[in-house]
Amino acid sequence: MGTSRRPGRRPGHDPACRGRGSGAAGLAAGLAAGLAAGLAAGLAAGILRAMRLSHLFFTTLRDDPADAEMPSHRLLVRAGYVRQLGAGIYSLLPLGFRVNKRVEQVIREELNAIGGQEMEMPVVHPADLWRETGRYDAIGPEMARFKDRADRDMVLAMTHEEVVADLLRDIVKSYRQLPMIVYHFQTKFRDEPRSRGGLIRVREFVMKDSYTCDRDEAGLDAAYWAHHRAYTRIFERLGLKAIPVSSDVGMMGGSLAHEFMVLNPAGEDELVICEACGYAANRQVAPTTVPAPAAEDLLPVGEVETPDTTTIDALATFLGVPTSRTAKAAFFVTGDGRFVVAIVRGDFDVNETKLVNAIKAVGGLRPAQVEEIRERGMEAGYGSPIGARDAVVVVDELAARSPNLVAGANRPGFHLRNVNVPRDYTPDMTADIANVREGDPCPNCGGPVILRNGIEVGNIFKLGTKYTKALGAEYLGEDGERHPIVMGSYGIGLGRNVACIVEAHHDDKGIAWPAEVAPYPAHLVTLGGSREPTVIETAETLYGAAAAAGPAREILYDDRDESPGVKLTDAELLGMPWILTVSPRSLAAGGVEVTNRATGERSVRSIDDVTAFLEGRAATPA
RNA sequence: CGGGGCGUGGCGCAACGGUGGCGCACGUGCUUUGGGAGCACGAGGUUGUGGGUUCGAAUCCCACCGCCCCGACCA
Repeated sequence: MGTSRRPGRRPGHDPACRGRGSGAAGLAAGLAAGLAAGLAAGLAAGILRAMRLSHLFFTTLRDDPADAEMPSHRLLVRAGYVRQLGAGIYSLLPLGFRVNKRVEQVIREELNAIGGQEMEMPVVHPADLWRETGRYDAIGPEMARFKDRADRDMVLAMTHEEVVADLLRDIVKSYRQLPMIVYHFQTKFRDEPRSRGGLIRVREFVMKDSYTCDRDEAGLDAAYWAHHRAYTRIFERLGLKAIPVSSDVGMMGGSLAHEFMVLNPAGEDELVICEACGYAANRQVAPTTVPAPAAEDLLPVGEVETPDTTTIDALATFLGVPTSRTAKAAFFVTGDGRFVVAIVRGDFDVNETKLVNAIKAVGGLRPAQVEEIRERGMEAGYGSPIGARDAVVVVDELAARSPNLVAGANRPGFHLRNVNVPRDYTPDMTADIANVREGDPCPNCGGPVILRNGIEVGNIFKLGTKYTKALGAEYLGEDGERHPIVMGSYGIGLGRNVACIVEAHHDDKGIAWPAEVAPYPAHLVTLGGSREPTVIETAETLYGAAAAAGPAREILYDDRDESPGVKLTDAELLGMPWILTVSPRSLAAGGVEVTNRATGERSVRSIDDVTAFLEGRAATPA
């Protein structure tokens, strides 16, 4: 173990530290045993200094790192838990590593409780496996690809459905082997176009991913909801207020999905939430249930000159009509080259996820170019489907039921009044493709919804048979027939959860870990030890008692020769649940000053009381 | 990939055409010890890289690399 207090290098400065995958998952199970062995060796050597701050591989920073904005990022760097190596790539220092392991252990316990079997699958995969399911071509540059020395195409794993399905086709023969749940903690690499927010969105990270394997839909349903319940318990234990929201199944395919979301202004997802009834959904899938306006007589179409009105606001202002009396046209091109015109009412925006799903757009959507629009007989800024050629026309349900709208004339500077569907143009499809707005009616109870940002801390997917069919993972049923295995897939990103825990558990002084995930249960501080030897003796005794009680009871011991201010502020920054202060003052008062980091409550407890806590005989020292 | 910002000791910053400094951190010694102590001495920098302009470049110009923020993107 390194004994330098000084990391002493810039990111990327030391080749020896470069490009390491975590390789951490395999250490998970062995951690406790390893620590125990290390402890024994330490005892034998009479050293026991690994948890002494004087030798801990870390450093605290007085100033916030300039590139950190979120509290979790700032504090985890300042307190010496993590260091950045590159964009979206972080090292976990010993303290951060321990927090990750605590989070991992919570997840492990809850997954084992629903019958999960822990295993480990590789980070490097042959590309051919991904070709079999079609994802080698379907997934873009976010998947890292390379060739091995024999010129074989390889990929870095973004996820492990392919490997699980590949194992299933080898191993599972009979319905008697199902159902089954496997999971692992493993490094994923996703070359995101943009990492951000410290540990919130990174490119390399450890994820817990589990996979359920069932005979049929009913089995999948049971496995899915078992995960739902396990996740609820996991996030509760982690100290996170995670709410399950309905979500898009996206590229994963499948029939049902939930994301567990923690509300945070920096979150990348928008959530539609009803505070009245508890309804919650990702905005990508939340249905629009705004009632259609009253029916009107359909008025004749009339062209009107509308100079410089390329935006809905300008148009509505110019004509003196509410935006809800206008039709907004948005132009897209699908990944496989189809041109799409999407019409929503002027007071709404197009929801691209809904649009993609409605038209089953292959390869997603991109905005169309002005020339492409013109080639189809339309005009950006003054567009409508009237006169459109070679275009898929999709109209939002609400827009279709709103009479006499102002729409583009496909001529610069002109619009058409009283456009009506289907009288004036024929859509290829009518679907809900509009974004829910704040204050719109809740799909469940009708009350007004609010919009909030959220960070996705976990997700659950009903995959169905997409991967098992592609790879031929079948079992022989009771009926003597072959059936594809029915899969589900479930993820939790560890680092992101750690960051979210800090987001939820910190104050202006630093981190305040929930006991369940704290790297150590307590932080022992000595003050005035150089002039009062009993201070050191007492602290050493307490530290020894904790160390002797086993790996789970190890505590941090600040044995540094620092001023009281440094030690106490560091203790608050690091955030162990209990700060134990031994000083001439505390000894005179009868023992050890015990501070609850989260609440700030202090009291003086006897050496015996504190020892009972350190040895695990009491739940708290206070 | 678009827009913006920034690269100077470990961290935070200054110097903006004329021999690179400050605070914190670090080392040694002394003093100090319940809220980021004091004094003294000291170590540490090819100013991201490459090219150009200039008598002279951290500073001006070009290119590249890297990082951050907004957007696009995103199981």
